[in-house]
Amino acid sequence: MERKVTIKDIAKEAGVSVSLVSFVMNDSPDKEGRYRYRVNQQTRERIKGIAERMGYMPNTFARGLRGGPTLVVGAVLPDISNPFYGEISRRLEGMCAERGYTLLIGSTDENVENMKRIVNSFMSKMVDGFIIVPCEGGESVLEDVTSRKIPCVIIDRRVEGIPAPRILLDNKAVMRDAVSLLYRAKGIREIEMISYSLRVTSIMEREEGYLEVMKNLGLGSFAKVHRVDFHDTQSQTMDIMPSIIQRGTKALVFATNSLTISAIKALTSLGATIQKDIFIVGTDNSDVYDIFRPAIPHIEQPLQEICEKAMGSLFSIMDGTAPQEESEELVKGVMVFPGMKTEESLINDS
Amino acid sequence: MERKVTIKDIAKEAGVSVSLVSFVMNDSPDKEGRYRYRVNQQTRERIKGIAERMGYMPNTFARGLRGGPTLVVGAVLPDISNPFYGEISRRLEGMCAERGYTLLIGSTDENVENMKRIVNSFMSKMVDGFIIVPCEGGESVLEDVTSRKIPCVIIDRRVEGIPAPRILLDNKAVMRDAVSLLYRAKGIREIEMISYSLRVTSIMEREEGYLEVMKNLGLGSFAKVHRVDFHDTQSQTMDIMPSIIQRGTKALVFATNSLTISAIKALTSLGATIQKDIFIVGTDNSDVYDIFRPAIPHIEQPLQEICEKAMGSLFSIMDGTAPQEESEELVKGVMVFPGMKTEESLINDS
DNA sequence: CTGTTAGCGCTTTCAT
DNA sequence: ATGAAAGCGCTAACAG
Repeated sequence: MERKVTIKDIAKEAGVSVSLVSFVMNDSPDKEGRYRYRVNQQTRERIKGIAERMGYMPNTFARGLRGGPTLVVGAVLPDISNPFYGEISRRLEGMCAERGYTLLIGSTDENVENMKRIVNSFMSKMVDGFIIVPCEGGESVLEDVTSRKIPCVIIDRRVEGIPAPRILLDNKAVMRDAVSLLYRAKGIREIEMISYSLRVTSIMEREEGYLEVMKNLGLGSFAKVHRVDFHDTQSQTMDIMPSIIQRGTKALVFATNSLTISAIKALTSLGATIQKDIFIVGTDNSDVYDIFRPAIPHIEQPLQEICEKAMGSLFSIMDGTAPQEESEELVKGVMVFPGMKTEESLINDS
Repeated sequence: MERKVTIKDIAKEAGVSVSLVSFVMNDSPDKEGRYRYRVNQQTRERIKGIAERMGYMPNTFARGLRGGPTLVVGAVLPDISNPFYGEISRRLEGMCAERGYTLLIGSTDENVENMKRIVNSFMSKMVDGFIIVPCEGGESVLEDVTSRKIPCVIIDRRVEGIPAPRILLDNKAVMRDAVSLLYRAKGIREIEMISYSLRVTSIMEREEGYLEVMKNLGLGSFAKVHRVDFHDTQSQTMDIMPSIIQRGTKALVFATNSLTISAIKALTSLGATIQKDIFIVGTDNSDVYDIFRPAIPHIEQPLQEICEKAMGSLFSIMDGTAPQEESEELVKGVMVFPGMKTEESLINDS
């Protein structure tokens, strides 16, 4: 591979002007075989041949500078090292690759300043669109993006008043299912919840869902939500656990998978036997749920569906098929009983 | 925040020329406080202030077009959804952010074609440097990168003859430690290994390490390496497990964490009691090791150290402090006994 | 159908 | 110490 070949080299080689080459190169035979630019069929072929032979690769920067599409989309997530978001990234990356796009990933660590920094950095790289999991207080950053007319889809957390589609999990239903399972299957009433102090809608809705269902089941007096700090999950979970046990709590539900895992660690290290001394229903996805014995029932997020819907919307907006406007789509969590076929088998099993 | 602010806007605001602004913006107080460009100290401050206030972000494309640094580094990893590489990405991203760089991440899925596609895509985006976990058969892709004089650091897998530093785990030692632990602590001789058919050095060295230590301990006749396919880990692990159990195997060691986890799933679903019917020592890092009861001793990779060394080398090469040449650095795995203080306590415990 | 040309935002040489 | 101006490669009016 030699030095870079530009559109100019091709033009010279073909004895035509650069614009003609540019036309040919950009011209996707837009549906129904119609070309946007009228170029002589022969010239077109000839230029394409030469470009091919010379190994022409359009320069991303020149394109980007002109304001053209960069074929890059940015994903702004809380934390790529969290397997949950790792899964999401991977799927988004795959869907992007299928269409020739590259995915840029940034981790906010639930911090608005980081979010702002990342979004700015991505915008200065002219990403064609964004997939964003907004963090607490991230409204202004989202406004910034949409006011610049940059295509954007929000996932995982509801932020209203932003002209962007959002794909969310039906979080209330998640907790409703978790609590109902414990109550119906085991008759447990002393069900408490461990959550984050983080005020993002996914968390808040899960808390609300928990409180609602507890009340509806007539267990309002047992309801209690414990909140721990996002950056100190393990040790704070450990701290609150003894009092939870002492109070005679019989079951726990959780706002996220990381909390579930921290709680499992805390409980086992305190010598409590899970699904006996204390029942738990896990939230989201984790290897741990399958491996732990007895396996831990949990409510998974339909990641593939979320990613497909999000990227689908984003691509539609980017190619002008859909308008950039506020909309909301809820997807349902799925109750999973690892290694079992039905809820009944779980109930009889443990 | 308004529309994009350019160098021009700042120039107008400050009542100076664009060149002056450019000088100020690019001018790092090159070692010993000397500035490359002579700009009035006051003007400099003033311009910096204005740029700051207006939220100026240099346009990557204009820079890239000129051939300047793009402040982007590309990480080419096997799979971002694997928590192990997720952790690595996160750290790399953090280290990049500290210096104003952005990290581009691509997942090869252990496929050379993907690797080639990603590397090409990153090169056409003019990344300033690469961190690469090469996949099987990826030598030519690495050559392509280094022959273009693009700074590059290889991690996790040894590829010789490429003018790039590599940071590797001492894989043989990992297996040596794992096997020795089983033999010394429990007197177990029937130790087998589950590995991948993937022929990358990390895997191969772990197999070699296992075979060597088995031989050295006089257990050569018990040594057996099972290989499963990377893309079908869980089911193939499940397939081979019954025969492993039947043969009277007393302990298992693994080439990676994903294999360890698959094996744990397989064993428990077959009703075997881990650390009783079959002992295992885990490889790499995972939440599962801490949570499983009894906790699973394992050998962690010093991820922080690996990432620091890799990014350190890369930045040195990028800023010209270090030459781009072949070198190798080995880092040591760390044996971890979750929830216990010493190896002794493990031995007495289980 | 094809060519000319004006930038996109930035760096950098050469004047002043 | 500062400014003017020439491009980097490409796209898209606008003219033929």
